Amino acid sequence: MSPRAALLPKLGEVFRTYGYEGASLTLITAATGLGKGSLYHLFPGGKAQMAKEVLAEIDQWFEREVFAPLRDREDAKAGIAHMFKATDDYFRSGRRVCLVGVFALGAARDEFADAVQGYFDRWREALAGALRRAGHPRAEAMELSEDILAGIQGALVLARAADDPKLFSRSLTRLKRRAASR
Amino acid sequence: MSPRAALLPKLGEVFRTYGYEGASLTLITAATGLGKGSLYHLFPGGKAQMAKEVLAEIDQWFEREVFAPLRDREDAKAGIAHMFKATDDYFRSGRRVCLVGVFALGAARDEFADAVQGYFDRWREALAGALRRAGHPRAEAMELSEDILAGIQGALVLARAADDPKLFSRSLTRLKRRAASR
DNA sequence: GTCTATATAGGGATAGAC
DNA sequence: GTCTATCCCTATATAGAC
Repeated sequence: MSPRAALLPKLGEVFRTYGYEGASLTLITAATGLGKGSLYHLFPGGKAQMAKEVLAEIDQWFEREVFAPLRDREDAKAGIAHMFKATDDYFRSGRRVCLVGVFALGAARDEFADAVQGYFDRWREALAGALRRAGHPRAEAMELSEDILAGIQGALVLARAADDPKLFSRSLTRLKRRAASR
Repeated sequence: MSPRAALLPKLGEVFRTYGYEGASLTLITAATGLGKGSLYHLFPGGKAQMAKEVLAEIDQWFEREVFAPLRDREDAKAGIAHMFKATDDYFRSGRRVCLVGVFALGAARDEFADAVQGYFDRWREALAGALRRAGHPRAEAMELSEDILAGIQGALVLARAADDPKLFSRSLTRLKRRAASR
């Protein structure tokens, strides 16, 4: 494992918790145990490069654990079930927010527009395809995929607002049910 | 209208756009046309006080335009319809994100926990009551109120991520339909 | 009540020793 | 590859003239 690969999850947690603007190099050095010199040696582009690589790593994780199963599994329903499980794991059952969502809402969205847009877009598209293959009519699969993604993001917002992870679990359960309703 | 009251909406837009950490006094002076001296004269508590008062003003607006109608309208369905209309207006049909949601996701949540928690909580409670009176069974009204709030917040995230306000309008239409389905 | 000037701290980023 | 020291800029906040 390259030193950089070991670093990305720690960087991710800082950006996730404090947002792009709030993630100061001081916080980053504390979280990683590396001095600024080392950080700039590894990421000459500074904070922007760190964020880009974190986003890319998240994208890869979802591509492997979520999007690909949705697209490729013979059994579409199993792919969808796998998505819900992976989503619950990734967001720690509501104790963790979505870094891409945090970036999407803030001013950083524009600087990282491609990554932000691509993440949700490919998720939605893969999900819509699976729903379609699981028996939902085309138009309904499109709508439902939007509802499910929005439901997940919204539940993360509400769970963090209320400081109540269970809210996320409850929402996820109902979304699962809607996905299966056919 | 007090000078302070005229200021709050402008402050709100800065916090909404840049988040609490990202909303620098330089951006705030640009948006308000006031120098730092004037700002500290009006808000001795600095940024934190500005944010608190902005949150309070938003809370008042929703209390008047959304929560009260949900609670008090004789015709519960009319109250719900009014909520959707006011919500669409407030978020400019998806071109504006939710400041409380932005705060909820970030590190500022803890400093403004009461305002953030109260906003969603009272919204959800008022909506659940109206759904109940509109004919939804108690348990279902509770769940549906959570789904609708999460749907709204999530749609705002996705609409901004995709830079496509229509996504918000579509979602809102479907949420309206679910609220009416009984 | 508004401004300019200033104080002090922390921001991101770089240089160079080791 | 990591650190410390340092640069320059912007941050929040204050003081005091007008």
